[in-house]
Amino acid sequence: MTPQQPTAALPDASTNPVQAKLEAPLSLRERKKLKTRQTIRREAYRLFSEQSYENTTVEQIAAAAEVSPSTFFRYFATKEDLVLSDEYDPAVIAALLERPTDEPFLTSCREAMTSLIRELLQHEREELFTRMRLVTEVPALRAGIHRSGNNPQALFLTVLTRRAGVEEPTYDMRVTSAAIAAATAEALLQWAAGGGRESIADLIDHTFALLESGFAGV
Amino acid sequence: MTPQQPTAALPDASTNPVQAKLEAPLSLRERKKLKTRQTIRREAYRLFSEQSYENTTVEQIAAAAEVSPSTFFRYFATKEDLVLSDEYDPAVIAALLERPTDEPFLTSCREAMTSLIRELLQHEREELFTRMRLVTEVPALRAGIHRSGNNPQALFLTVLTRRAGVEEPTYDMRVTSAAIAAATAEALLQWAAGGGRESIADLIDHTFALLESGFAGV
DNA sequence: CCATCTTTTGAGAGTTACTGTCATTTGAGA
DNA sequence: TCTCAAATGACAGTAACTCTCAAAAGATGG
Repeated sequence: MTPQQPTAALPDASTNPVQAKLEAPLSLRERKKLKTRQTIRREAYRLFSEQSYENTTVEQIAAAAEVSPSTFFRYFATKEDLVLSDEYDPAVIAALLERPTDEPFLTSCREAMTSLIRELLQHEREELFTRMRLVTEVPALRAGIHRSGNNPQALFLTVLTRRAGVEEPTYDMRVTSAAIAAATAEALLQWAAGGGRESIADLIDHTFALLESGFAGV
Repeated sequence: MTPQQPTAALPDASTNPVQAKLEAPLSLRERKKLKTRQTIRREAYRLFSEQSYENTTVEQIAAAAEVSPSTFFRYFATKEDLVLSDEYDPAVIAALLERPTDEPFLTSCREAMTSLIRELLQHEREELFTRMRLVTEVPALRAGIHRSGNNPQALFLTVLTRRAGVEEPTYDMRVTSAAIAAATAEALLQWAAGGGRESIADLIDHTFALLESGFAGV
């Protein structure tokens, strides 16, 4: 179900930019941690596909990954985090901050998101798809999008605030972030619901066009 | 903390339209159920204000309301539901369906929400405020907005679908509902965060103006 | 290579939200 | 007053977390 083979636990660093950044001088300790984290995730997804998310206990996942339940919770704060947490926030923030400051924020988001996701799809298409499908199908996860360490609204809000060069976000910034986050999530869900056949870039373009138009036509 | 006195457990039906609708021919059984539900909520909020949400167990709430824990869960599916569930969905749907079909959906929502909330504030201001403050302050609740039986996105989506006279909602409808729900939630949170001093109608007007403009200026 | 320090891990006990079952109680209706 | 259906309580059980502490393993300096 996941792309990795058991014997190739670590994705190839030379072809994966996200991984590459984290790899430079990595101590043994840190390599092991990374590996443990990936093993836990991989085993979890395998069990999910065999028995469903709800019917898989943390204890089973820990056993399959050959760690103690204590250790599981050191790597993932909650069971939901297995699916909902990712490591893309820094990349998203960087991409957003590279856009010109005078550009409308919606445009910045559209451009940053489409190019990032396009790149991501080349290396982690299967995993992203599996995740998003889980999210669409498991109610608990669907609701949990908004929780989860990396809450997309908070992410957009961070960038908006920094771009404006202010300390505290304004109300308009909060509303904007909330709406964009909700719309983006919807785009990803739609992509997964459609079996990954639709172009996600087109989907995002379309979604942001809808936001820009003030929801014209609906 | 809550507006009701212990001796006036039931809000006055003659002045409260929402209550009035539910009151016409109410059997003893149904009256008791309503009363139990209100007692549980009232005692829960009292304990929350004394000990915080997290430090209050369902067992304590049940004891304070003089029901068994089993009964608690028959009235509220989860502890979160104590705060996040409400009974306004039918009223919101009705108000939305009364708007002209050719009106932009955003306009319909703005009008329906402002008038409904204005009315609601007259009778349940304190309770609404307490709730929204809890939601802003308790992370678990804040995330839970999107879960909870009455999910605002689903509500808007229902109306949109029915208005269009189709069976299945389109993607644009889903995005629109998601964005409106997120923005509306943000308005309510802002209202509570501001101590209830800002006019919530103004807040909602402002929020929808932002949506209509395609987030101009941010 | 060894000794020491720090980080990571596992074991285990405890809490709490929630589920399911079954017998008892209580209001509804004839 | 009798009968039926709905509501309740008691109880046992599950699983996701949390906390604490001692053992294991990597880092570091000699």
